[in-house]
Amino acid sequence: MGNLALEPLERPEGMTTHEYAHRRLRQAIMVGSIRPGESLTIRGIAEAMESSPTPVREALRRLSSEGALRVLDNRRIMVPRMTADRFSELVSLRSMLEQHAARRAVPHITERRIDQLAEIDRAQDEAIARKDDATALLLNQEFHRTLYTANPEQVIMPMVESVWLQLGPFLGIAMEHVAQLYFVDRHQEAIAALRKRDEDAVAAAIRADISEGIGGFERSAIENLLKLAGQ
Amino acid sequence: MGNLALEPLERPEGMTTHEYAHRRLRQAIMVGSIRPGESLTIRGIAEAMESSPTPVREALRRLSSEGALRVLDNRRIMVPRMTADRFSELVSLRSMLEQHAARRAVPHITERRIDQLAEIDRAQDEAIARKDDATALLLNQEFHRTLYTANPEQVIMPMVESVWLQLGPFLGIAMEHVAQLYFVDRHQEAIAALRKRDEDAVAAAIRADISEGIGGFERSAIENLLKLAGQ
DNA sequence: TAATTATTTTTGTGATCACATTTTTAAAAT
DNA sequence: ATTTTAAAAATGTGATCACAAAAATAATTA
Repeated sequence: MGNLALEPLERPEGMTTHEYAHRRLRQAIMVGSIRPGESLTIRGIAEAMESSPTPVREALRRLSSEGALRVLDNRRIMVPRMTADRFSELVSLRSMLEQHAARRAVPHITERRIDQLAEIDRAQDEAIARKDDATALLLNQEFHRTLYTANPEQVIMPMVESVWLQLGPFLGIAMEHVAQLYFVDRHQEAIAALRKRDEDAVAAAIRADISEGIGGFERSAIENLLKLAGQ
Repeated sequence: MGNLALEPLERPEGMTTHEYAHRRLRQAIMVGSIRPGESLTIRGIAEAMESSPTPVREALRRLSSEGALRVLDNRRIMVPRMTADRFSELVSLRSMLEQHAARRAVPHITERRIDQLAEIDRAQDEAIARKDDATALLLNQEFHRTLYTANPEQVIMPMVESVWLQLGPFLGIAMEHVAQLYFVDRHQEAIAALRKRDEDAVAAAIRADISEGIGGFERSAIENLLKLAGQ
């Protein structure tokens, strides 16, 4: 029933209701606060964020197009269940997508942007040091996003975000059941490669960052986590 | 105003209005019958398909999340303008995505599905022979889709479709200004590689199919086409 | 007690309306 | 004739309502 736990979120002036609903749901899914399998009701969400069905429905449509939600045959909407196989597909897709995004960004990178990346990485290290997983996760995303959007004609970012969104619920589960997330940092490697404008090295750093990061989960560990989470 | 040319489309029983609107607009964009830059109005579309704003808005939200439409600051909605740079990004992304999708499909391919692929390719050759570009284009898509969806846990297909959708308007322009589309057929090559379960060869065939097909446009040809189309 | 049927409630869907903003058209001024 | 200003029309947005389908609950039967 309408007991949906949605963390509050500041709403910038001028933001439409459906946009706000989209962002808030998106964040909730990304950090895994909506359990996969749990079904969402339009009215429930509308009530939880004090609006009405119309804008909420628009937000849900967008999220389903982004792969974050799945519409069942009976028109119920839910966060997709994770399986070990799907997880493996997502990680492999993420690695390929981001290597490509990184390569296509290299020709457009500026020293100014590399400095920005270094600053984000420093902030992330701080967050890791004080064991603030949530912030570290967010800064990690910002690092990758800042790199890929160096390419002004880039069309890949929405797809990268879609993969992040689909992996989100699993990360949420992992954070619940693992005492401390293990953070890999290949960012320094990436930055060094960027300064040399070495495409291959940049791609290799991104690849390592992903394969040793989220891609580092053993299949058996994944199955255990999913079982623990009642999936 | 409201003089939107939407080809009629059969509506299967049980299909919701927003779903129907989504499919119909999607097809119109895919074949390039909505000019980039032309702005769409919710009421205009609703009127054109004899429904109301609510479901049309949902369809538009989905299409904008799929990259087919762009929402401007003044909240106007339009088909994104194509540029030579964006085109190049899209083609390079398409090549990379589809090679990956093909590779991940190989382990799941069955002889039965390879036969299906051969049949689709045969039908496409027929369509090309009778100079039926529209049908050939559709069958080409079906060939690729049938290959990639052999992988049951595949999560990449929506992204492939998104790229097709974003390239659609350009194909529409090309079909208007070029007497006859030049079709490449590396499908036989792909089929042969599939029978041998040779991942590298399959990926190479897909790569060639794309780079010699839509990727074969010279940059100058693209710029000319876009200029001709008043972009 | 377990299974089946009937009733009630909940839910998704789409049309309509009101409001604010934007765009277009008409009128006036320079 | 060109620019400014004023009025009118069109447009995006979101709340509300009615309806049908689905789910949950209550009542009944085996």
